[in-house]
Amino acid sequence: MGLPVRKSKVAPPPSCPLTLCMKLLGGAWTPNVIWYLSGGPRRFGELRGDIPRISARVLSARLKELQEKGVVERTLLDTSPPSAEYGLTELGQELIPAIHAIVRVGSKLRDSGSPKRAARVT
Amino acid sequence: MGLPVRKSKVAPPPSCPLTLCMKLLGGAWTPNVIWYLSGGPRRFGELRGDIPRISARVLSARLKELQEKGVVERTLLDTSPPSAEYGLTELGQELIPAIHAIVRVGSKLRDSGSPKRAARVT
DNA sequence: CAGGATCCTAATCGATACTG
DNA sequence: CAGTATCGATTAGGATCCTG
Repeated sequence: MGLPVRKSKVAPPPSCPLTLCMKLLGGAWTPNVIWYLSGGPRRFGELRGDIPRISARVLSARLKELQEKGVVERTLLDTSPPSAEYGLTELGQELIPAIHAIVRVGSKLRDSGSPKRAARVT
Repeated sequence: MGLPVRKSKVAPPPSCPLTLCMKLLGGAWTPNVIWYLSGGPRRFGELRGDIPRISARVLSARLKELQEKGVVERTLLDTSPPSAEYGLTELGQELIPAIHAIVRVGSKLRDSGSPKRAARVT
């Protein structure tokens, strides 16, 4: 027989919140969408301009998800032609620190590690 | 013609770090793996016990990715039978605050949306 | 025990229409 | 302008089997 299996020194993660949040942030472009909404409400087309390579389908899907999670709210504008504005809810604002934390460590990831396969710069 | 397209109030995100880091954390189970490693070095089998539903293939793949990114280091133990221990590098430690930030906001997210397929509680 | 090799399925994304 | 619908290509992930 081999080594004894040690008991983990950390408590199990609150994996439901963790998984829940990662499911939210994990979708393609989601962090970017939230990033841009953090500057104030934006319309659909504006977001498409902010994130050039996103497809309408995905942007639409992400915004809908975020609404369902209560992170984003949609306001229909009474203009002609009608348009809609998306903004972060108070709950949504709380995601910002997490995104900043991710960006912060992300910027350190770049310089280290094995640069065997050059990371594609976006 | 419709509304004028406003200029974004936020600068473009450092999208390379953001994308880079999300690619890292986005993989299934990755945050959990890092969570458990944050308690100190763990062996392969121990991690499998920590995260019961993970498959060996995925755990292996994640650990390899994390090594390549310089976040995890592998130490071969001179035991019989030989086993290996994985631990966070200093760089890896820096991911922990981000994960905590994610967990924190995750616990506030309401588990809403379509409960068509019940979110499996882990 | 630690992990690689295969096969397969389900989810996801992009591109391209098309509607109100 | 603000989306929705459909399709095809890609891919991540699970299961299983196999080796050192």
